[in-house]
Amino acid sequence: MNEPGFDPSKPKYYVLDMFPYPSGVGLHVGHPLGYIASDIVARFKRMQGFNVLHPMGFDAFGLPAEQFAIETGTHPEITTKNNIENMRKQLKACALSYDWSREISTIDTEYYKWTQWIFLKLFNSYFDEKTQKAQPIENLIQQFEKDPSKSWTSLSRLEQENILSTYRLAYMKEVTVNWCPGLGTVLANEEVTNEGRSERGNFPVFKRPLKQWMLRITAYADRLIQDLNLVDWPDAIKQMQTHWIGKSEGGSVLFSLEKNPSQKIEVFTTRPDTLMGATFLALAPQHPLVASITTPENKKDVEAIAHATPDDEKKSGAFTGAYAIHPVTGKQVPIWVASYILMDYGTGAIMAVPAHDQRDYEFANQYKLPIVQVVQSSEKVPANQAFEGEGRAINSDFLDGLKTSEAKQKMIAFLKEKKVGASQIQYKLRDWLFSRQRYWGEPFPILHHPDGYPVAIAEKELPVTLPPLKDFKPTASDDPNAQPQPSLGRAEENWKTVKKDGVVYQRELNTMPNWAGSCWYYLRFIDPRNKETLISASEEKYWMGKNGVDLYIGGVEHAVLHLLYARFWHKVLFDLGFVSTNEPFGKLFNQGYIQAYSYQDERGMYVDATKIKEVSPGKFEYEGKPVTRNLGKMGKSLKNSISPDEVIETYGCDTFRLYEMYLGPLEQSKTWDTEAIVGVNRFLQRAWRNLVSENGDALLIDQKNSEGKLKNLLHQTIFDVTKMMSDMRFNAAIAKLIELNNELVALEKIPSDVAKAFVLMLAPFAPHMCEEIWKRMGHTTSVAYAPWPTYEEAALKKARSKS
RNA sequence: GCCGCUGUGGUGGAAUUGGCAGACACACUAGACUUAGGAUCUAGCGGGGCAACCCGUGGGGGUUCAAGUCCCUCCAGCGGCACCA
Repeated sequence: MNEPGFDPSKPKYYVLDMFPYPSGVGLHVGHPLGYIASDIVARFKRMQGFNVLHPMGFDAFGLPAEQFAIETGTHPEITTKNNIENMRKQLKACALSYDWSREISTIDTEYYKWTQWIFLKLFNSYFDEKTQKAQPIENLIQQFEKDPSKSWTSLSRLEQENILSTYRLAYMKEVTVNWCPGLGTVLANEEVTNEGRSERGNFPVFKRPLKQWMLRITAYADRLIQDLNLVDWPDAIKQMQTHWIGKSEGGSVLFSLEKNPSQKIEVFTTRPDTLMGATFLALAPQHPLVASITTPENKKDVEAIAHATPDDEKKSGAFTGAYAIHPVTGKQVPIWVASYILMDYGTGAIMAVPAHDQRDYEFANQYKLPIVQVVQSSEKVPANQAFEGEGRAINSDFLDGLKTSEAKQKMIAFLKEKKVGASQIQYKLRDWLFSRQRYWGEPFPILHHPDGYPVAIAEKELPVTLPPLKDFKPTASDDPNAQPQPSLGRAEENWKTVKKDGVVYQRELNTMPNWAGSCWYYLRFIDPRNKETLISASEEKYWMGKNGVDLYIGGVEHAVLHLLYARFWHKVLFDLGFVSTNEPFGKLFNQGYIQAYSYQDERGMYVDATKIKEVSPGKFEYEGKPVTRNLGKMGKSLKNSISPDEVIETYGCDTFRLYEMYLGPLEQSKTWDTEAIVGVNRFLQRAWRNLVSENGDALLIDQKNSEGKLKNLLHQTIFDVTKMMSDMRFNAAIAKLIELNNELVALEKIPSDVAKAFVLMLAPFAPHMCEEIWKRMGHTTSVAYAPWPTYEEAALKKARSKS
């Protein structure tokens, strides 16, 4: 709280960009779009009298940085340092008013010390169902010790730890993971594309069971949905997160096996009211019961289903030969294995109600299984379709005549009473797979006891520094069955083993994913050099305030990744009392992308986009040969990348900033068109010539324009621009300023109040030029902290009545 | 398939409370200044018509004194999810 212009009596405003990962190729003109926008907001808010926190840093651990290092054959320590330096230079050239004294990088030991510290908090906490909050794990241990039925103290340490690992927010478990042999590491669900490939590098990803570190984000599923109501975020993002978490309410039902009634199959359903229409059970091919219940004569068919490729469009299935007992009717229900049942949702088993579920319907038709209608529809149901809507129960014994919602409740109550079911909430969200087998990440602050349980490293022993490794490359292969080999396995023996009290511990060799550092960096910016704590309580309270980060600007690609992870960590820190807000980012704004045309010749090779001639509308040529045009991302490989350096070199940073904002609405994607830059450049030159004479003096009449049309126009413009700035409609605001300037062109000399207001309004967009004019107008303090102009209601009314 | 967003001149876009559609800019056209112009300035620039005027915001329908804006429906484009029981 000691930067220039800081005044404790003023309100705070925290405006933050999603910090970049320092890629090797440097910035293209698309990258600074959001940074320019946030800078304009920061400058606007400063002029409006806020204490503004506007920091920048670098997300330098993780796959992108490591892949770049591998490609160039240089150690990531060197490449990331160079890339950061280059990127910082490029950002500074854009006149972004960051407080560089707060710069942080996720790879600094002083930073990732605290990332590890938070991990320890996760490891040493559990989610208390009663309070719906994270609590220290000691509380749970105390409960266990007091509970005689647990006979806690008689358990071995390993047994205790195995129980605790089912509670800890960070825990190890053998789970089906996304294994990417091409990258030599496992990946989170969020990092795998629909096509089953890695988001980074587009390598194939395979499912296989592996013991990995997990974070219990599912414990927070409900709060992560509920608290979206508290934040001012785009609906699209809120909806994406809600869908990703995927809450469904329904019930669980237990079916006993006919041959062995003590053994049960549990299913989850959102429609317990249709239980009477369940004509068969369907299990996922990987369901643990499949092998044991399948009769010898059906074994072959069932195994064939297990080996069917999961992306087979057609449904396939096989009868296991076994039957379950319907919990209400007591009738036989055949048990099938079906390719369309997913093992990792619900229990991996369903009750199939073909009359009222389209998938079950198709499956039943295919294998000639009975279809029993139990819900009457008031509308006509198309032939060959299941009726999935609501109606009145029929053929359902005690449910007959009830509306769907009532029937659901009654059936749940019945199941509960008979102890064969209960109401249940199911989520699509899975726990977060948190370990990677790569080198370039935060080491875990964890040791492994020879007895086979993990032990946390003491806080005062942090950080666990990343050991220097000459051969940092991952052990990649094409073999989906290759054993993962963490890069840290190649560290020196005296790093890998730790002797303590006569016990030889093995260090955890996995590293954290690149999301770890970005989960909490917005907190560290508030107190970046604190050696004692993560963040001082008073600084946190001041800068986070009520809304947390007041404005967070970044791309939409982080909707279910960074933005979900960071909210989760924040809530844990909130529960444990380290932060004072429930949500980290009060307002989120997604800027669009800047797109560019790329051109390919007849062989499909990309050609230099700057050397294209349009020979006729829609026909393009490169060196006399026809080429095809495509609109998309900018990139070096597409030969259409334009660097901000070259634009700034030619036109200056003011023009560059103004142009990026004038291109169109900030949230929309737009096409870069170098030709059109001259427009805003002309505007700035005209503005300069209007306000500054050839000998360098400000061209002003030293008096106010107290009467007339110009005054009304001025106040109307101030009103409009102020509103547009607040709504971040910068393109429209610039247009208003151009309009005002065009009016001023006709005047010999500009009244001082008009000139002053004009320069002040333009200053957030074109800080260099405005600072210069401001000085020539005789001001000795910076325009950056001058008060934003105000409008007079009277002049505004006059202007409105006239128009 | 489901959910969401978008659709306005040759181009980017403005019109954020239902109130003069096309602000502002690019491109283009004509002219001025000029040895020259890819500099600057002036004028024009949705379509039709000599004109008054008429038509016009993806298509069709509706509500309203008044619709780019609200409602219904269809079409196109973009984004997300996709056997989630």
